[in-house]
Amino acid sequence: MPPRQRILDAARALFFRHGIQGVGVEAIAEAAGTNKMTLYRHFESKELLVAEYLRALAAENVRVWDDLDAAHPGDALEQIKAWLHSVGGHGEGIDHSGCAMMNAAIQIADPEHPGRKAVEAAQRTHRERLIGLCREAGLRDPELLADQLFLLVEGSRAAYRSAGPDGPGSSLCRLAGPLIAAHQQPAPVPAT
Amino acid sequence: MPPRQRILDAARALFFRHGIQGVGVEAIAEAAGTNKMTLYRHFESKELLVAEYLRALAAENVRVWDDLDAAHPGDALEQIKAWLHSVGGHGEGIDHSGCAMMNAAIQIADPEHPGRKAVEAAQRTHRERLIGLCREAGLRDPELLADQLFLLVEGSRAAYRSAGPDGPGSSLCRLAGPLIAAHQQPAPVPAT
DNA sequence: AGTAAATGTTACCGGTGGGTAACAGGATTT
DNA sequence: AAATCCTGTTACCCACCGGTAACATTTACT
Repeated sequence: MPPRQRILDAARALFFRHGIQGVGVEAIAEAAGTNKMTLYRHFESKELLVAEYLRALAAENVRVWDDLDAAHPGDALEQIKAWLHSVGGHGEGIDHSGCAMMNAAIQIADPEHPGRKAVEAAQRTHRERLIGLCREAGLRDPELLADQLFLLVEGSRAAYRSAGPDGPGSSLCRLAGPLIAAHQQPAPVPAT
Repeated sequence: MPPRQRILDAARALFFRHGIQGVGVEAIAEAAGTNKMTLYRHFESKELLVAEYLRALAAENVRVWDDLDAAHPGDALEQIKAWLHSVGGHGEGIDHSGCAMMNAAIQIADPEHPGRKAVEAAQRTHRERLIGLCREAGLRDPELLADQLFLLVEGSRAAYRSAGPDGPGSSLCRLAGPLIAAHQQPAPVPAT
C-alpha cells in the first residue's frame, strides 16, 4: 500500500481516537510506518491533511448510500431503515464516519479551515440524498421527515458521546421508527 | 468581581469561541484581567478549570429550566415549547450553554477527564427533567417523545455547526412541533 | 547497469503549551 | 502598626508541535 494511503488511514484511526488536535503529525507518520518527511512530501500541511481525510470520509459516506441502494434496489423505505440500523448501533462493525464528520466540525474552530468546508459540503449532499429517499418512498412531508431523521441521527451520535451509552443516543431505531410510521399515515387530525 | 469568577467568565467566552484546546491558560488569565499565577492559585490545573467551567454551565442549565417553570407554572407543555424556542434560534440572546456542553464532550478526547463526567451528569439530569415534563404534560409515550426531542435539539446544535446556517439545524421548532402534536393524538393506527 | 524518483534518517528551528519558583506590592484583619 | 493573606510580575523549565534542511538510502524503470 502506498505511503499516502497508509498515512490517511493512520490519520483516520488516530483522529478518531484522540481528536484532531490531540494527534501530532509525527504520531501519524509513525503509525503509518513512515516518518514526518514523507508525510510532508504528500501533504502540504496538517490542515490540508485533515481536509483530505475529511474528503475521504465524505466519499465513503456516499459509498455507503450507494451500497444501500444496491442492496435494496427501488425500495427507498428499506434503504432508509437499513441506514438507520447501520448507524444506530454503537458496537463493532458500525460506520462511524458520520460521527467523525461531526467531531471534526466541532474540533476545528476556524470556520475558514478547508476541513470545515469539506464537512459542510458532505452534510449538504447527505441531507439531499435523505430527502430524495423520503420522497421516493412516498412518505408524507418528505423534507420535514428527512430533516427530523437527519437531526435524530446527528443527535444520537452527539448524545452517545455526551450522555454516555445509557443515554438516548443508543436507541436510534426505537426513536426513528415511530417517526417514519407516523409519516406513512394519512395527514393527522389537528389536536383540539 | 473576584478573580476566580472573572477567570471562569473569561474561560467560558474563549472556550466558546476557540474551543477548549484552542485556548491557553495564559490567554484566559489575560482576558480575565489577571495573570497565570493567580489562575493557578485558584485552579489546580487546566483540566480542573475546564471541569469547573462545565459544572458552572450545568448549573446554569438547571436555572434555565427553573426559570421556565417560574414563567409557566403548572403548564409543562408550554415550558417545553418555550425551551425549544429558546434553544431553537441561533441569533443573539440565545442560550448556547447546551451547545458548549456538547462541544466540550467532543473536544475532550479522554473519557476519564473530569469535564467529561460533568457533562455526562448534566445531560442525564437534563434528560430526566425533559421526560418529567413530557409526562406531566400528559403527552403520549413521554419517554419516547422526550428522547426524540432531546436528540432533535442535540442534532440541531450539531447540524448548525456541521451543515451551516442553511442546514436543518436552524429549524428546530418546525421539526419538533409536529412531533409534539403527534403525541397529543390518541395512539396511531398501525400502517398496513 | 545506471539513472531518477521516492523514501528514510537525523538534526534542527521557532513558537507555544502547561506549570512553577521567587520575590515585590496591596489589602485586610487583629 | 504588625502580621497575614491575596495579588501582580518576571523569569524560567520542559515538553511538544508544525515544519524544514541536508544527506543517505532504497526502489523502480529503461
